[in-house]
Amino acid sequence: MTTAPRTARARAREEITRAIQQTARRHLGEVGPAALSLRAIAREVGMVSSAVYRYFPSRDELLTALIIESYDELGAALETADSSCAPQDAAGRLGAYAHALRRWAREHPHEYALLYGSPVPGYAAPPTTIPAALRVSAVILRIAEQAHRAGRHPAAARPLSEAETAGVAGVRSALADGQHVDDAHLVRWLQAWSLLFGQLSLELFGHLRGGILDDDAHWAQTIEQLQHDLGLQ
Amino acid sequence: MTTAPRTARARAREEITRAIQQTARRHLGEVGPAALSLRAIAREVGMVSSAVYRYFPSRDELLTALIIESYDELGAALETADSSCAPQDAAGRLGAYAHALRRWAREHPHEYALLYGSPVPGYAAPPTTIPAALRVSAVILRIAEQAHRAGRHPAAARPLSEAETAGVAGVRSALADGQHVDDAHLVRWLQAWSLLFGQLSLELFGHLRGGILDDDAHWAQTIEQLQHDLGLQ
DNA sequence: AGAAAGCGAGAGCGGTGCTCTCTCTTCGAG
DNA sequence: CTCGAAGAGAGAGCACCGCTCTCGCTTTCT
Repeated sequence: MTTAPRTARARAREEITRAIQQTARRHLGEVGPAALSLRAIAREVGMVSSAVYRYFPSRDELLTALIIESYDELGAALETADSSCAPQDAAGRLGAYAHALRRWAREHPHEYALLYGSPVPGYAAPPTTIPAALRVSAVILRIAEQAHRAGRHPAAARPLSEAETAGVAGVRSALADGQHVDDAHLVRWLQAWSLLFGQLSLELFGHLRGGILDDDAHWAQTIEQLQHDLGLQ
Repeated sequence: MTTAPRTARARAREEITRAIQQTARRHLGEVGPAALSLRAIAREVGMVSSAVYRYFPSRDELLTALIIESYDELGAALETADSSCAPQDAAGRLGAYAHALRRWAREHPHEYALLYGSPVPGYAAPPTTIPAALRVSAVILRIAEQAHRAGRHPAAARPLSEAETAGVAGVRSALADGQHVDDAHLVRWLQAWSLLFGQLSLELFGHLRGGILDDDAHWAQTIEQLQHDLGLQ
């Protein structure tokens, strides 16, 4: 684990790579993923466009780096929010999660769109992004685990079909070691998660405009509803 | 209301406009909105790119036409599904709505992404698209109205905050004339709608991959849960 | 010290949206 | 019926894009 690069060249490479990614990140936040131009980034960093290819083999690779960075940033924000609550306060933690999620998304709409909006045209997210993406869902899974451990169970969870019981195995195996959440409850938590992202996307992408006049109130209302549906208060 | 165009020129214009839009629609389905190329469309229609500008003043205008067309197609699919159920069968109608929505989205992923994914870069959907977009939500609102009329009310709907009561006015006013749904119930229906779009987007955009192994079962499970939460069965 | 690898610049390819000009056709009013 | 206006297509061109390739120069490794 050599933290300091050996040669001057390696040191320069790290620095320039960072500069490119940093500039790219700024552009991403300003113009969005689809309009992100490698040439414009190169121009700002102060080199010719072809030189950038020494650092990122393609625009998509650069995009991948930005995706991972964004996932990590969002994940960190969620973790911070979560850990600011008492571990037993599942309702508070869910609220903090939802609040932090929406806050980050509204502060970084382009990044949110990159992560959870439609995929960019020819781009397929490589497996490298998966761990970073899981960080976001891991936080809410831990809240679900804690709530389950504390005997706080979703109300009116419908019994699962056989296929659904089998299908939810992927999520089940993502639980922390030694943790268990009833499948039917897990599915309700998943639906809560889907609702959060769904409502947030509808809001950010403008589909609630005209219908919902107070997005803050609507979000708070949904959190409150979820806290009850999940049996947290 | 002249259905037949007067002159040969007007007739040709209509026909060519239709041909361009039709080809654009095909391309949209194949390569997605961001990769949609006006030049490629022109090439296939058999004219030079600059000529297309006689018919659509910009690529965005063409995109707008495609958005409206897609909304209309989705709306029609939902209406057809809805009307294939007995009007009193609110649970069946909700199921049909959800089923048709997912079916259409999976058959037209690029169109779905165009409508409900992240907005394309510099593009802002003009107000022209709003009526078409409302067609999609109108269908489920009618189901909510009918359910409410029949005394089928969502279970455990949380009381609304003052702000939320005021904020939901936009949706309230979208109800059909003479119809009424309690605000708190309306919000639950809205959340159901958000959940449907949220879960569908997560599925289509690949965020459930690895976690949910059987998307069909998961969708069916969510529908069943919603039917109960909304008090439909 | 010399070979090898890394790196930046520049030119270039094929693509994009869009504009402008030129020519030809069609239309409608006198 | 004529003639000017308007509509339509083609082509060239502008500024941009992602990406490739070559050519020198520098750093590194052997």
